[in-house]
Amino acid sequence: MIDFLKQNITKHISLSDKELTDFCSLFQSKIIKKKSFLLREGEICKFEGIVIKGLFRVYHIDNNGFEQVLYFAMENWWITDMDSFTNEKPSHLYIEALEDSEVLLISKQDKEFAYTNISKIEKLFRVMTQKTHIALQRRMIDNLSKTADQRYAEFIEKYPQLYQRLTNLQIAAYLGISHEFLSKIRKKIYTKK
Amino acid sequence: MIDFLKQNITKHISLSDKELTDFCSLFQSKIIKKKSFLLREGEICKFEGIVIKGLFRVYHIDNNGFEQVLYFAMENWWITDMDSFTNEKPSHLYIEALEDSEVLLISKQDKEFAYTNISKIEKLFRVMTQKTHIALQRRMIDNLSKTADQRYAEFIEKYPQLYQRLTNLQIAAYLGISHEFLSKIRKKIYTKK
DNA sequence: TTCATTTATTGAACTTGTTCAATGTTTTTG
DNA sequence: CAAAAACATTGAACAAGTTCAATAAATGAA
Repeated sequence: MIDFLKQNITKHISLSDKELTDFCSLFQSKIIKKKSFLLREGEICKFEGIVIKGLFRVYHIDNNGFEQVLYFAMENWWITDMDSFTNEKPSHLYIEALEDSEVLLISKQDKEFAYTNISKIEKLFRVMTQKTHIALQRRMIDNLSKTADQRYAEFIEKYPQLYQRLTNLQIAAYLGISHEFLSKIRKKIYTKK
Repeated sequence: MIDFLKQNITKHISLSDKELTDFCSLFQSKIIKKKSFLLREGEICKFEGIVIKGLFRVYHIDNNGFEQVLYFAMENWWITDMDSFTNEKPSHLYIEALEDSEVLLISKQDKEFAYTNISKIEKLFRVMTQKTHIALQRRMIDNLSKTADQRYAEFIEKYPQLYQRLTNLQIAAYLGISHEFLSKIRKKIYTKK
């Protein structure tokens, strides 16, 4: 389980065995049942974590009661509300387990400890944040320039494993369209080809 | 000019005088005339920089020839194509000066030097990248949940200084709508109130 | 200052996506 | 296993946003 975390970290940067072990010892395991929440709107996000098993959706509910999915996180993905966590202010997001899940979490305090006492940890999160930012920039441009049809096709192509584990409702909330319209897109795809 | 950079940095983290001076000495000034480019699609982005004077638009041209603005950058904003710069691969973006401008730039090599030799620089960019990521997450949710009317109103409210220096064409490309539709939104606002 | 170019406005026809309501299908849960 | 709940599909009417074309206004360069 900790090995899982170690493997993930060494994908981003290289650390000595001691650094790696010291850092990983700061994480604690948590089991989350399907349909329960790691975070709800209004709470201050006190953790950052990595998914060991299962699947989460990170979403926002707007004034009209509609849900927008900011991202999904399955095995090997990191989860937090970066805004709430870093600025210690109430979150606008919900983080919900879509399957029975397990995560490894680190508290704000322990992360600060790691920043000051394990020299490479700044680099680790600098690099990881850059990667997620680059991915979000791409998604932003796609959302500005592409039709829902294209975005759906590309979502399936890019995340085939995710696609199988999600309902159309959830995918629609990620693409920013109604689930009825997604249903019509699917019909077009499967009858035309 | 370097003081400008120093001030900007100390807004994010605190550094010793020596660290600050060492780091800032790695930057070089560059003057960019209105309508000329800091970066074009296909080039590898070899710099990261801060705007001292003037205004830039960072945009992408899609397959249909339409421009999407990823962001604008005026005085005190940082500019780069993070994807191209960090991964050293051809950019999909254009960075164009919208006014006669001046920037301070650091090369990839010098930035790497700073990461390894000036201990606080990792933190600086970790913190800065977090902030831009948080801002982009907010924009992503706004784009998914709000109408063009709302997004335009909020853009004006949030960036009044920017609004005055941009054409409606450029604002439309940022909001992800046609400039004709933006014109109709503006009419509605100014006749109704 | 003038001519050319870019920017902004407007209307009409069109496309994309929403909303609502009805119906069928699948999944959960007692 | 049965009933309830959640999910998916479909159609019709509607709203949001685009496209194209024409015209006016503002800006820039000689």
